[in-house]
Formats: sequence, C-alpha cells, structure tokens
Amino acid sequence: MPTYKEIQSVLLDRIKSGEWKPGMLMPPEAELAGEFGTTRVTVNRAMQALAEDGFVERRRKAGTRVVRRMTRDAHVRIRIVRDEIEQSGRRYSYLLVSRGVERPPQAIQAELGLAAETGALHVMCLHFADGKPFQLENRWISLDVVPQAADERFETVSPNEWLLQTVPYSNAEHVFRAAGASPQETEHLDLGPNEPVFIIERTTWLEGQTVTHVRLSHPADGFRIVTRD
Amino acid sequence: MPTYKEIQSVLLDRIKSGEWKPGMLMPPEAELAGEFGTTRVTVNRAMQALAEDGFVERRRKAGTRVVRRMTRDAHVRIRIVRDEIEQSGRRYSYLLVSRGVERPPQAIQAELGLAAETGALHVMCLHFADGKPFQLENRWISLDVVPQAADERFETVSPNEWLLQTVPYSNAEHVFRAAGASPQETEHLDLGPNEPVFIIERTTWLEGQTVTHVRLSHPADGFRIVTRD
DNA sequence: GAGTGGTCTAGACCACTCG
DNA sequence: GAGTGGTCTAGACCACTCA
Repeated sequence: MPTYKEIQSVLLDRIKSGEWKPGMLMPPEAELAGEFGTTRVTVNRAMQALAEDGFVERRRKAGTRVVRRMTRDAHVRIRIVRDEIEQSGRRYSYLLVSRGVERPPQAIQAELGLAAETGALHVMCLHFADGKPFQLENRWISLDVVPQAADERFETVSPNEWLLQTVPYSNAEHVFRAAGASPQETEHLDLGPNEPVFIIERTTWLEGQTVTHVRLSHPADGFRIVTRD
Repeated sequence: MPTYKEIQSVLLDRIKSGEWKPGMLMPPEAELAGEFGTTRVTVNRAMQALAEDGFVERRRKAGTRVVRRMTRDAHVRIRIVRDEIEQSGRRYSYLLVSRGVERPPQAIQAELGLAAETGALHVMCLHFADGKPFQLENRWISLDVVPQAADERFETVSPNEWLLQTVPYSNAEHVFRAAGASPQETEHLDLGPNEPVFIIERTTWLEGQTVTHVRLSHPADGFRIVTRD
C-alpha cells in the first residue's frame, strides 16, 4: 500500500515523462484510488500536493488538469548579510554611516504610507567582507509601526538584524535590479562612477502597515543571487 | 467545527502576533484538537501546511516549534519574454542572430556535462520591446538530451518558447547578477561600453541530464524582477 | 519507554460547477 | 442533475527520537 508521497511521485513522473501532457485531463481520484489500491483520501492528498507545487490545476466537477506552463517559478532565500559573508568564509564587519529622524522623499513616503508631515527613521550603514565594502544599506523605518526603533542606536547591530528579531514574521516584496552606481554608492562602495551595482529593494509590512523600506546596493562583481528549485 | 484552513490561519495569527515566539514549543496536536473541538487529523493538516510554508518545524517526539528565521524567502515568477513584453502593452519582436553546432567553451561544457569532443547547439537571438532591444538570449542546447533541436531553425520561434513546449517540466537553477556590458552585449543591446546589464543565467535539467544553459542579458534600465510573497 | 508526529482506512456529507 | 474535488470523523498503527 503506497503512501501519498509515493503516489505523488508516480503521478509527477507521468507528467514529467509526457505520459500526461500539459492541458490533459487526469483520471478522477476514485479511479486512481482503485489503481493504487488505496483510498480516495490518500490520492487526494497526493494531488493536492501536486497542485500546491503548481503542476496541476483542480476544479470540482471539471477534474484535474496538467498545467500549461508559460512561466518558470524559482525560490530565492535571502540570508542576513552577516551570515552570507561568514558562511563564505570571509570576515564580516559593520559600520553605521548615519542615523536620524527625517522627512523621507516622496516615493518613500508613499511606500511607507505616511502622512505628509510625518518623519521616519533613516539609517544608512555598510557591511564589509574581509574589509571590502559588500553592501550599502539605506533604510527607512516607520516609527508609527515600530516605535521601539527610536531607542535603538544601530551602532553595533544592523537594522536588518534588529528588525528580523523585532518583527520576525512580516511580509515582504522584493525588487531586484541593476544600475550604474549613484554618487552615494560610488563613495561608500568604493567604486568608479557609473560602475554596475546590484540592487535589492525590499518593502516590509505587518498586518497591512508598512514597517520599513530598504535599498541594499552591492558592487556587481562578487554578488549574485542563486535560486533553489 | 473549523476547517483545517481556519485552524491554520488562527495558528499563524498566534505566531505573527508574537503569542508564540520564534523557538517556542507549540502545544501537541492532541491538545489543539481538543481546543478547536476537532480531530487530531485536522489539526495535523493545518500544522503540516504551516511547516510547508516554513513557519514551524516539526519532529516526532520533539514536537512543533516556531522557526527562528535568519532568512527571507521570496518567490519569483519568470515569464516567457514575449508575454512579459506584451502584457506591459508593448510590441514584441524577435530576431535570430546566429545558430550552429559548436564546441562550447569549457565552462559551458562542464555545465552541460558533455564529453570534450562533443558539440552543442549554440543559438543567439534578440527580443525587442517596441523595437528596442530588451533581451539578448545566448543559449547552448545539448543535442544528446534534445536531439529534435537539430531540426529546428529558430527563425520565428525563440529557443526559449520552443524548449518550454518541448521539455515543459524540467528543473532549473537561476543566477541573477549585474555586470558591465560585454562587447557582445554592447553591440546587440545598443549600449555604451560597460553600461550596466542585468543578467539571468539558467541551467535546466531533466532526470539528471542537463538540457540547456542560457544567459539572458537586459539593459539595466527597463528591467527588474519583482517577487511575489 | 513513552510522547509526538505521519499516515491510512472507511464512510460520510458538502460545495462547486459543468452541461 | 450529476460528477468531481474538499474536508471531516473515529479509530488505528507505525516511526521516530527524546530523556
């Protein structure tokens, strides 16, 4: 008697091998239960897992179809920058560049959902790998949502790590892009003017309220994002 | 009687609100089943979903713990370049630059897992948005794994789309990075020398065999990757 | 050894949606 | 209306692993 994971794997093989082609209707659960000598519930569990993984689409009455893919999904795991540097065997160091409450530029203000007059905590800092600038962190924190940040100096703990401790389960959206180095990036990352940088922008919210917006800039050589799956 | 999804959502709220903090042991399934007035199986389904989403870790006898996160996961959906351009309301066009069987450079040879003497199909082509170069596709295809590719001219269908039709459920690994434009990119993408480009490199395999390796280069302005979740 | 999660069965009812 | 998936229950046995 196969487990649902074995069934899942067999069904996936049939999809990958082309026995069941994209767009095709798969047999109903009851029929597969008969074939595998198991219950419908077990087959159901297997097919739900396939649906979560994006291989099939299921609708009541309509049945289960192999998905026609016009996209590729990839998963990215972004580590705390300190761990990323240390796990690659390099020495990590940290430098606070500036910290203060300011009125953010309009784009950031909109992103944070702030009223026109409200200030936010602006922190800039640098992360080094073996003494070389690795990442410039340019961050705005909403003091409405995280008032505790006002008491934190960020002289030894980076806002990145502090926020992950303080607001561990916020949601986030990331933008990855490339650009020529801005004057600020040129200066702090020790680059020539307009040299390529890799930028991650992240906006983080908790229960509908924006917590923070950050721009993480990296010299293009020595930084890459690798997906898993 | 709550459904497992309702239970999942209640448990997630307790985690997000900090009632159950990172590292904490959660009550056993049997106890929660009592609390929710349902069966252990239903609670189990809810907690398995939380585990798949990365919020908790479960071990027999040890119980279920809220995960201590030092990472952030993000999901990326990469569309076929034609869809990406057309869905943004721009006109898509395609140009084949070159196509032929060649001995690939060593790095690609290793990536494709080819013997030293073996050739592979090398295709270069361009994707335009409103007549402006949007993406340079530089691809190597293993003829051992996809012999049908030898008969395909790629004059109107890009290798990207052809492969997605032909080998729809291969696995892939992506690398995202930034760089200054190479001479080739400078020429085809209509850039100045060393202007920033955003590069996606993708290696694709099917049942342990490498199908293809591709380098997709984009002018940095006008290209970004946005994550979902 | 004993507590915890992993999974199965058999039967049931419900919810959706296609024709 | 009828076929399909979504989910629950009650009970059971097993697999792991901590103390």
